[in-house]
Amino acid sequence: MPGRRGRGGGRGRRRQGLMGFLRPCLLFLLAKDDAHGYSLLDELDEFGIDPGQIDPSLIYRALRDMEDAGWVASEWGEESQGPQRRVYRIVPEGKTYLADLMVGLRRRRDEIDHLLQAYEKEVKEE
Amino acid sequence: MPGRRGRGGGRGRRRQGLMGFLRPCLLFLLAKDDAHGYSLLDELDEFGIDPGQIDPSLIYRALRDMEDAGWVASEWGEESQGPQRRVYRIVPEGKTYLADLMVGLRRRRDEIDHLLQAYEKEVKEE
DNA sequence: CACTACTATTGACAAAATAACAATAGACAA
DNA sequence: TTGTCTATTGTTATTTTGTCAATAGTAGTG
Repeated sequence: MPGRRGRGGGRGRRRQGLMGFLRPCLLFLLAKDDAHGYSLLDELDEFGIDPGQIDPSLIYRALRDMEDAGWVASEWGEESQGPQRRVYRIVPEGKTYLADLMVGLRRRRDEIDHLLQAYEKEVKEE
Repeated sequence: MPGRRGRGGGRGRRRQGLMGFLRPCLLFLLAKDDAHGYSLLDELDEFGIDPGQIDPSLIYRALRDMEDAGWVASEWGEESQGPQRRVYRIVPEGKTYLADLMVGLRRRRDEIDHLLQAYEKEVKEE
């Protein structure tokens, strides 16, 4: 049997706003500690993103985009067991941007909350 | 001076997850009462979507998509002051789907909440 | 030592979603 | 009869996404 994220087995389940949530998650994880793509993949589990369902290339692309934007930096890590790892770390601009993202997420959460409550109150039990 | 949503003035401010939120909002509003596109545009104000910032065509497309999907139905309304209005109403399948959307939104809100709290706790004041 | 499996990253491409813009059209006021 | 406002539809370009393939090093197995 192949590994947990099999090339053949993992057909994606069309999650709607994934990337808009993935980026803040990655930046948050990097704010806690430097990391490379594959380890981040596993850590995303905490945020309800199943590492087996998501294609790793999404994470690598997100990381490269963030590097282009100047929020993170990377370098080849110390050689360890497997193949070379590109280790990412957050830079000061990234921390500022992360704080901005959190402001946006807070507003988003409040908007969703407003809709949920309006629904419960005005539609659900009619 | 032209109307509040001017063709020339309202250059869009790139809101990230708009459509994923717009659809549930529209369906919720239609669950409360039948309506046509332009009136829905104004009602979106309640959910933090500025009617002046959003291009009306987004709403019409969302409505037509939802009609194709079988969640709403439409017909030409009684003639009133202006041009003909297409009046939308929700159908039973739409109510079911709306309930599903709410389940998804609730999960989304919880995920955002989790990230926000982790950020407050583990990053903000380091 | 050939073979396979696993970790890790990158690249290319097709499909879908989105924003912006243009066109149409009725009604009414000047 | 021209201009303006409400209302809807259609077209197009761009961006965003998801998927798949390619590469590469290392470790374990027989």
